[in-house]
Amino acid sequence: MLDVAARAQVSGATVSRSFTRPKTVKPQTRQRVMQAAAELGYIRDRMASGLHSRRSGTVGCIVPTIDNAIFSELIEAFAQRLGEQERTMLIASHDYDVQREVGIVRSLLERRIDGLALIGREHDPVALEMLKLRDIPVVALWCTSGPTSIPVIGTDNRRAGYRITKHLLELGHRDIALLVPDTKHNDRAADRLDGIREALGEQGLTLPQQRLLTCPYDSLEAKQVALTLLQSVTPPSAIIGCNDVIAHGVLHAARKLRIDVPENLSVVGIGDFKGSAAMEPELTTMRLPARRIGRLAADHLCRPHTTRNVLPADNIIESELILRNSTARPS
Amino acid sequence: MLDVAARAQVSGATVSRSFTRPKTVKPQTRQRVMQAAAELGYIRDRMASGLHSRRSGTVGCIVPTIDNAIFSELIEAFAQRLGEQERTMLIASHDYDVQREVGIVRSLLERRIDGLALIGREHDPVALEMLKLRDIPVVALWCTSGPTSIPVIGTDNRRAGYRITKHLLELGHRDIALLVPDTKHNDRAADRLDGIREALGEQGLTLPQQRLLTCPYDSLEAKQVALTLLQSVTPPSAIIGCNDVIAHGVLHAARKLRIDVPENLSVVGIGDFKGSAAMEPELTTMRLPARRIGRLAADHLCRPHTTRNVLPADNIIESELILRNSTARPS
DNA sequence: AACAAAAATGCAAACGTTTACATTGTGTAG
DNA sequence: CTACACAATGTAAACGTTTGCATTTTTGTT
Repeated sequence: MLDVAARAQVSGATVSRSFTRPKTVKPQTRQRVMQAAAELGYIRDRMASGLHSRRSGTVGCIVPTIDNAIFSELIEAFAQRLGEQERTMLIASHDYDVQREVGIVRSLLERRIDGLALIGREHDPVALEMLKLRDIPVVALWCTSGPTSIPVIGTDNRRAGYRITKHLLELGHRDIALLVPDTKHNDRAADRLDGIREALGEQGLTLPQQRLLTCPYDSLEAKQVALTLLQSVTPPSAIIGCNDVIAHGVLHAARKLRIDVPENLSVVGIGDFKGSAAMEPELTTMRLPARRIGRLAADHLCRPHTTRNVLPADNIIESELILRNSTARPS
Repeated sequence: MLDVAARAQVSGATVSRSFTRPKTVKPQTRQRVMQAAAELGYIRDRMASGLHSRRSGTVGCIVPTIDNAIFSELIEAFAQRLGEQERTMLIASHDYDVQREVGIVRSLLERRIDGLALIGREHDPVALEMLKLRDIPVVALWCTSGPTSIPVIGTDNRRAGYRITKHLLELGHRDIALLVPDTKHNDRAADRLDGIREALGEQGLTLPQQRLLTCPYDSLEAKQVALTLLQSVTPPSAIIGCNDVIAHGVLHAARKLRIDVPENLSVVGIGDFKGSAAMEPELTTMRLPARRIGRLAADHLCRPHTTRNVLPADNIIESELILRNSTARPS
């Protein structure tokens, strides 16, 4: 920086200001500084700048997994929006192992993240405490708010589950099976299940044990589970995959058994992931506002400290029923 | 840090050493330091430490896109392995727009990355120069080495293309169509295409214009392209998707047209992404060593500076032909 | 032309570590 | 018991910026 200062015949302070608060330096001077910087190939050192200014220009993001269609759209949108605001994303995944979360938070804190995005509302209290202590803004994504006081930007999973079930019920389905992951540490899945149960309940239906199948977010495993289910003596007339990846597996299973969808089986998912529209039959599903959530989260975490605690009014975004052709009246 | 030092009754230097080079401090003292650190909830500041030590503990990764099955496995493995070595990943994507690469590199350099992983061998020379100037180790992934002198950890795409084509030829296919993305800024796709052409050539076959279809890495668009192709008066007996996402689209198109795969059409992909094994029919494809590449790349970039320029002997990893049931002899 | 107010710049002290180098402690061989 | 090597610790000077405050320059007013 001092080299640049010398070449532009100004002090170091002016160089610094030219980058951090351009309007405080005379245009003509700034121009000279920029010129000198370009000539010397100067790249400012955010570590040094962060050391004094207390902001690293880096924002953390912890997701259960990167290697899965579920969060990739969200992550991409989040990262891109951060980039537009001169920030970069530090990402880490814990593979649904909540234990690892506190270690990850610690490691992110060492890097002095300016903010942190988390998936879901349930998190290790120790981690949350470390963040609060250092006054790092946190936002929980992809869910509605819960007991913890973390601000939330997401969608109502309960309602998504409710609406997709309603769709099936309105078509006349009465025997519906669910493929749902372990809801133990997954509030999103738990909410969806609640919503599904509610819709069922309104029709006086309950969910018998054998209609609630546990299945991880993996299309191959979903296919196996669906295969068994569909080959049982009394297969259901409709299947809800707790997310699209599961629904894809179900569709493949049906195809394998030569069961026509939607004629003899209706299948729905939740998420509207990339690829769901390409399926054959095309998957009817709930579209979740992944990109929107990612962008809003980035904007929120980049906001100046003062307005940090006021959430955008539209922090819970509606999901959308996408009717395609994997559902029909039961035969 | 000084608070910790005071509480442990040592100097700041000893606290620092307890973290950075534990063996240089007496176990008993170290124990005292760690205890004090724990009690105070001390988290060391990597920005400050990096300022003096010149290492940030952060490694960059630039991919064309995050939101796509293609690189997610690689990214996940890379990030995880970095985490095991006390490092974190700074990731950015440019959406196949090579223009943006230099800006991204610049932004990563500001964050003082200790190393950088890039996809493919072709990159903006300006960006490469900035990296070399600052002596940042770079590694090109997913490809074989090319004109630039960047070390490479990857797989032979040409050979992958060659072998999957060979498989089709050995089954007796002579009329093979290709769905390939724009190879302009995609050396991986270009290599695969070369390999495919080579295999074809060995059989005295050439690739007529109308058998080479351009198609982005998107299953929906691939489905459309395949739909047109399969409805033409002379559909091919086999289709190669330049990667699995494309092949998925082709499979869906075939299903839509009630064309039986593999009886009346063989379909293959390259990649063996998540989900390819779940397809119905299960997709025959080349398995690319994504996780292995990710791990090796992380290890390479974490290595001490001295050994930095010697690549692991096995830097080019063989892809593997995965025979499933989307291929058969032509009818 | 003189003066005040505002804008632009410079000075220098932080920011929280790391690491030569200096100093003190500890064990071992003569 | 001394001398010596080596291990453990302390001291203080970096590392490359930012920013409060002081100083200089510019602008606007009368």
